[in-house]
Amino acid sequence: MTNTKVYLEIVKQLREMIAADNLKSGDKIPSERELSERLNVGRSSVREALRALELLGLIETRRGEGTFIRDFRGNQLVQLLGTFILQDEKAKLDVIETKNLIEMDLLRLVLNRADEQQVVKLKSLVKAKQLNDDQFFYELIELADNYLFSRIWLILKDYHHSLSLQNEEYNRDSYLMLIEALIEKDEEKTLSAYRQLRNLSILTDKY
Amino acid sequence: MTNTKVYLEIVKQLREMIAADNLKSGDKIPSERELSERLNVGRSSVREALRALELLGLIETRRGEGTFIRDFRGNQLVQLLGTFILQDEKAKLDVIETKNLIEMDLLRLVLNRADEQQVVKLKSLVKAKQLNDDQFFYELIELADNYLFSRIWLILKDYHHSLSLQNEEYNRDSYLMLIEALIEKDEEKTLSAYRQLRNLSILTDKY
DNA sequence: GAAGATGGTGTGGTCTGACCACTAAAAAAC
DNA sequence: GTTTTTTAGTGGTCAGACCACACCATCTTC
Repeated sequence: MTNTKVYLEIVKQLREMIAADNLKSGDKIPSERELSERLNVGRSSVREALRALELLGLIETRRGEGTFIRDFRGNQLVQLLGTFILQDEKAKLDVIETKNLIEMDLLRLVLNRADEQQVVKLKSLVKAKQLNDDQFFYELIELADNYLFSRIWLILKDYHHSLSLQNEEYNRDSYLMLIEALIEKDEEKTLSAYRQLRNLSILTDKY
Repeated sequence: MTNTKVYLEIVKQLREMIAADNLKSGDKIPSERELSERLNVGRSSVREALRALELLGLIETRRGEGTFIRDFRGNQLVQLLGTFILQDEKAKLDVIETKNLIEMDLLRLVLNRADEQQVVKLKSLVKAKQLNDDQFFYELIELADNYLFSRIWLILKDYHHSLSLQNEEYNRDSYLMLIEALIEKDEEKTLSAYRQLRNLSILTDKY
């Protein structure tokens, strides 16, 4: 009879409800018991739907308080998928390559978008204290001003971590050289500095 | 007491179980009742974990049969996230920008990786019948030989679709020009052709 | 009056037991 | 040997019962 699983129907209803009431991040949604009554389904079915949305990072539940729409930034979904997806060696190479490509795009965005002042600020930050590689690029990301792109990079960073490669340590000068090129707004020089930082062949036969 | 929610613990256990037994796509996992017993939790908690994984597209349940590990390719997860994430205008711009950047990377990969023969084959395909934009880039993706990157593009493509922009129709000549540049292995010319195809400013102030 | 203690109410978190619908394999009937 | 029937196992759903926790109005104490 009921071919469509109830919990999926509830997910759908919730989406519509959210859209209809124009609920936004941080808003509260009806309680499990109320949803159960309103939709004429068991509370456990409601919970199954909510747990699914929770694991997706779309909602947040707080005991004693309620269920809230979440700010999707930082979905832990990634870790989950990561451990499932990364299996063979080829996939690992793909991760590295993709991360490098994305980071170069990031640099291009920064080149076209960030004003000199911001980059100079980053420069003094690098000089002041030792940032690790992730921290450095995290700083850069914000200058790129593209949230979706940032998300993708964060995902790749996590993937990359889960590869648990030898912890390559890059020296500070490489970063400073990169920053210099950014300040000069010289794309070629910037990418060249990046390749050097990552020890990539300039011939780009392998990014 | 139990700060960690039980269903999350179950998700974790399941992952370990899958890893330990080296279960692969299509394999069956223990029944809900068995998991409930083995992990000393209620069946409803097990179900919450399973429903979450199901919505993620990681498992598949068939009534009367059991629960199976799924092939993640083609996860419907994307549509879900899409409708939730794409809200404000800035996010839309980010999607467009990111998609363009990714596609340019794709072209770079193809430049460095695909042999002329493959590109020529694509050329005759374009000449033979009208491909729409997605189909064209889908063909290109395969030449790039990076599965992770392909996945990212596919997601972006879906996001892009859900923006429901006016259905821009590009003319065939633009594609042919792009292909010519690829055959010549001329990066600058290739990217230039791409920008023209997408009506992007050559000055790259906005990719 | 102000600060702290108390208890009520509503919320999510979990478990249990009971059905139902369905599938596949075993058993029975032919 | 083939077909039909039964049966055991599985996911799907519901209802009810507690628990743990957060919030707030109320009461107590100083």
